[in-house]
Amino acid sequence: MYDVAERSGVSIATVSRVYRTPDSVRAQTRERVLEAARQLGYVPSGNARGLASRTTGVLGLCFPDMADPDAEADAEADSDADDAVMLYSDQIIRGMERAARRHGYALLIAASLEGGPESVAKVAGRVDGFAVLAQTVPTEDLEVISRRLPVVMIAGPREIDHLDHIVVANADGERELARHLIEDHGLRRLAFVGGEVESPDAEARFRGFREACRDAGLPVPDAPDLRAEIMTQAEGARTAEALLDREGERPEAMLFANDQMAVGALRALERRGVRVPEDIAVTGFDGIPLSRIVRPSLTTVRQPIRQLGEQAVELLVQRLGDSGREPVSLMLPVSVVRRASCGCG
Amino acid sequence: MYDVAERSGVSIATVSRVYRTPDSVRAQTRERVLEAARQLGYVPSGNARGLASRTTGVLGLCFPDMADPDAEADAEADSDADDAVMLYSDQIIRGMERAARRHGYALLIAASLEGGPESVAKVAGRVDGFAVLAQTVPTEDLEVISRRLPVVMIAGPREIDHLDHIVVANADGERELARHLIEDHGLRRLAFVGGEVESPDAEARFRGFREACRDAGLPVPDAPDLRAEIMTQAEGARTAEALLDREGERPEAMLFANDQMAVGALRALERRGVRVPEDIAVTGFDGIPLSRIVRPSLTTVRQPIRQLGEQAVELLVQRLGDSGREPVSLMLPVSVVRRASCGCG
DNA sequence: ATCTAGGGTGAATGCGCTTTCAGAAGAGGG
DNA sequence: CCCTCTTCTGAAAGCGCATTCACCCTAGAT
Repeated sequence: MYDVAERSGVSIATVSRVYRTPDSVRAQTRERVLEAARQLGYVPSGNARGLASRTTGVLGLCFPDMADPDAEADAEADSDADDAVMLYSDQIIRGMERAARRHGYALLIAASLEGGPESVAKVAGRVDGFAVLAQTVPTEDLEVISRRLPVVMIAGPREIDHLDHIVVANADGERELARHLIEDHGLRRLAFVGGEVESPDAEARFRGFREACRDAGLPVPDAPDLRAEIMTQAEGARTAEALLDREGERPEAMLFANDQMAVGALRALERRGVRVPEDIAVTGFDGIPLSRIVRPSLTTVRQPIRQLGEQAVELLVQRLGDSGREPVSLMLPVSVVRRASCGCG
Repeated sequence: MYDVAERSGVSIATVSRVYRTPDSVRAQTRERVLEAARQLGYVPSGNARGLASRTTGVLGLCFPDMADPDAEADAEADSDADDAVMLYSDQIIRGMERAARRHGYALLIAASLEGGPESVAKVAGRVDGFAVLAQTVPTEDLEVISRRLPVVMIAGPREIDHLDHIVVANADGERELARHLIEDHGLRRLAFVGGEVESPDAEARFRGFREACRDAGLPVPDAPDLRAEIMTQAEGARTAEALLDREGERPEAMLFANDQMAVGALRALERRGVRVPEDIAVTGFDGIPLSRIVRPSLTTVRQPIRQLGEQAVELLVQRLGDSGREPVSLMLPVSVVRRASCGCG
């Protein structure tokens, strides 16, 4: 910059103005400066600019390091599709990028876990605000960082209550799904397969299930009929068989806390010669690509993942504009996707 | 940082050392500093650090702003799949992110075109090096920027020869594909539908086609039988019909410069009652998800898009380590995917 | 007890830019 | 021709950190 100033015979202040407020510099001078910059191959230092202006024009995203479970399962189911299938984080990235672009921000993405707290601080120090996927960053780190810049938490429980927070309507979705099975298909004996107790998503879905039971006047269970530990296809298969083998009447429907398990269940039921949906209805949750492809196609609840990312950016931008705003907790609506596995296909 | 230093009774130099070279500070002192940092909610400024150390630990990617044509077409064909399908840029991002993470870098992504040269400079000023997708950034801007930091060009022609450059083996792929049709299926009358003259990819594919003709002793065309202007499904359908309606013998195979057009052709041929592959073989190029789903499934050439991103990062990292290295031009291998539309399914 | 290392720490400088705050240069008006 | 009002430009003070260099202190050596 000093070189550019010297070469064009002005001061560095003027060079700065040429880039920041072009109109405040006489056209002639401006041209001289730009020409010099071109000749010298001048690239303004974002760091210096950021330092001086205390703003970066960048938003960040921290997402989990681990390969997404969805991905593994999809690849396993159809390795050809590996490259074609969007992961949860891919969709969030896409949503955030779109929204960030609209607001003139760039997006800095970093998977965490790897570098420990260092990597979080790394992005935190370089952005005006950022979003974290649940369970990506230790709560205590977030606690510290969020005192300094806007942070929005995506999905998961609201661990820090002064943070903006976005979730999808897990309970609403599952309730609506169960209601559909009960009212529209006339099913009465529903079994719910949950996830780990620590999974707030799975728990919220179970809550929705209970609400639907209560609304329909059916017995309201205290806990899921079964729990899977890791919500995979294998666990789905295992729990499905366990339900079949249980004493008493066979359930008319199995509701799984996510699509992975439901798909696993579908396969297990096929092996056992149990027809879906004739003998039993099966549902999932998430709306992963695989849910469309399996036979029978899976009735599920679709999450608006991309919107999650877009909303995150909106919240960040809002808060950057008004840091006094009350922290909000957004709940995004989901939609039941009726397919073959409940008898709608 | 000054606050942290004061609170923990040390100088800012020591605070800095705590973060940069923890071992050079006595454990006791270090703990004091970290505790103070925690209490104060200290977040090191990436900007200041970058300024002082002249390095950011961030790599960048500039990609086109426009919605990817693939995406539109897919959405059009199956709107349900909209969220599930990865775009070209999504895959590049994924590849780069993975590789960047391995090397300890974060990734800054920004769609260009929108902000004009400003947005390019924005990322350029904030990263240690970056990749651009072809036709994203004006050559002259690249010329200037690449004098200051490593830039690698992904796909497209090599406009600046001192830049690292990565392409896929378009010609090889198409040659192999044509060879397959000729040798394995015994086809002789092949028609090639190209794209715009300015599309280096389409041109390279045509070159491969010519090579296969030459190798097989068939007549070698000077130009594609037809050219599409925008390589869409609609154009694919149009050109397919034009080929059918042409004087003389009907071709035994139609090779399209990309999958989009081939899919359009498939539909047009079906409407015309021409059976694929019995009456005519059809092939595409790219390996987009849609190519698997259409009936008959499309024989095509798959590009290793994710590797494109990974390799870009590798090249950047290499160059950051040794700025004197000769510029390289990498060509990534592609693979022919034999499906139903050529008679292999 | 004196000297010598050497680890641990502090003072000071600069990274490249933004941003007041003034001052200089034109443009009119009296 | 002098004075005031704009418009444009320059000087200088940081922004928050890394880093050199010098210094101090404590151990071990003599």
